Amino acid sequence: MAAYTPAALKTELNERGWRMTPQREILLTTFQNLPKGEHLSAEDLLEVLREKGETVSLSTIYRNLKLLSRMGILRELELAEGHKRYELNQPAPHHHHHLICVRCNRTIEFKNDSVLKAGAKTAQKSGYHLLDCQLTIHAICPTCQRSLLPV
Amino acid sequence: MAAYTPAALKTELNERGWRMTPQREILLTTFQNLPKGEHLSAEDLLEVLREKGETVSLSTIYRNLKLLSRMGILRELELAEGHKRYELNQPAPHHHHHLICVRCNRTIEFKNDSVLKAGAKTAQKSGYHLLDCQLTIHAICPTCQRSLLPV
DNA sequence: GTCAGTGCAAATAATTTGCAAGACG
DNA sequence: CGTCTTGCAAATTATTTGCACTGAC
Repeated sequence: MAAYTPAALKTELNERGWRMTPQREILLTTFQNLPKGEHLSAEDLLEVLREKGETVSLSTIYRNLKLLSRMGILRELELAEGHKRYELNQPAPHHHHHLICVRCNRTIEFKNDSVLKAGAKTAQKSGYHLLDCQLTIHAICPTCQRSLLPV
Repeated sequence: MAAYTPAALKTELNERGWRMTPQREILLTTFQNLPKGEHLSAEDLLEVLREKGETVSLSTIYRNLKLLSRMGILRELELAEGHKRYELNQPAPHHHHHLICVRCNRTIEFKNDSVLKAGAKTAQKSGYHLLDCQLTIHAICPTCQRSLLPV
């Protein structure tokens, strides 16, 4: 869970026998320049890149979102039903969790260091190498509780 | 997060304008009779039911897995990449979290009451009605760390 | 009796894959 | 220079939906 420069990414890729490519650098910097609290789906990313005048094919986006997540650089979130989203996996002071309304998908980010520590400790105790640790709370927000619609 | 009898499920369904059906009861009891630590996908469930000689159509399974999750009776987990699985949402002493190896998908369940409490408190503080609270840790297991395969 | 719920088959959405061409180390 | 990576188009997979029929309340 550390911040990455393109050079650091290249080093880490090379160590594992992969290559640095312009597409991978674009993805990394795009996530780094994202406003705090924003997370993108594969399609969103395609759109954002198009607006910036860059093009990376959708397959390449999918391939690299998965790769970067498995390296621990991105984290994969399922905030809205059936829509996977990604964000930078940030180190301790910025690390956060999500509280999601299952009806309207309104999402609140919150921090909790003790949860993060509990996660790190659990992974370590079993000899696992930690990549990401996320507490996801599914709930119904005050507004949706008041609505008359069932579920 | 409470244990349900078919009668209690019926009551809760009726309160919200839904109906009890044999299919819904079958799903509930199937999850209740599941060996501890097992979680099923929609397809798995179809298979399990077929073995028991019961039939519920796949669409009905999908519809009700979602309904029961949104009622807080089941919890939806993404343990293996791209495969949603479901298990009974159990009350406090049995409530647990998951540590998952992103390479081989080996999953360890663990308990942590303070995480559960932190989740409940967070939901309450924002006026959300809690349905489920899950800490998911993505990591690489000892065996996969030793393997030579990159990522 | 009415309307929610079901099963079927067809539709949709997200993601993956095969392959030829291009580019990184 | 070998082979990892890309882009494209086609394939696959999971999940959803329309509709006529059935059954719960």
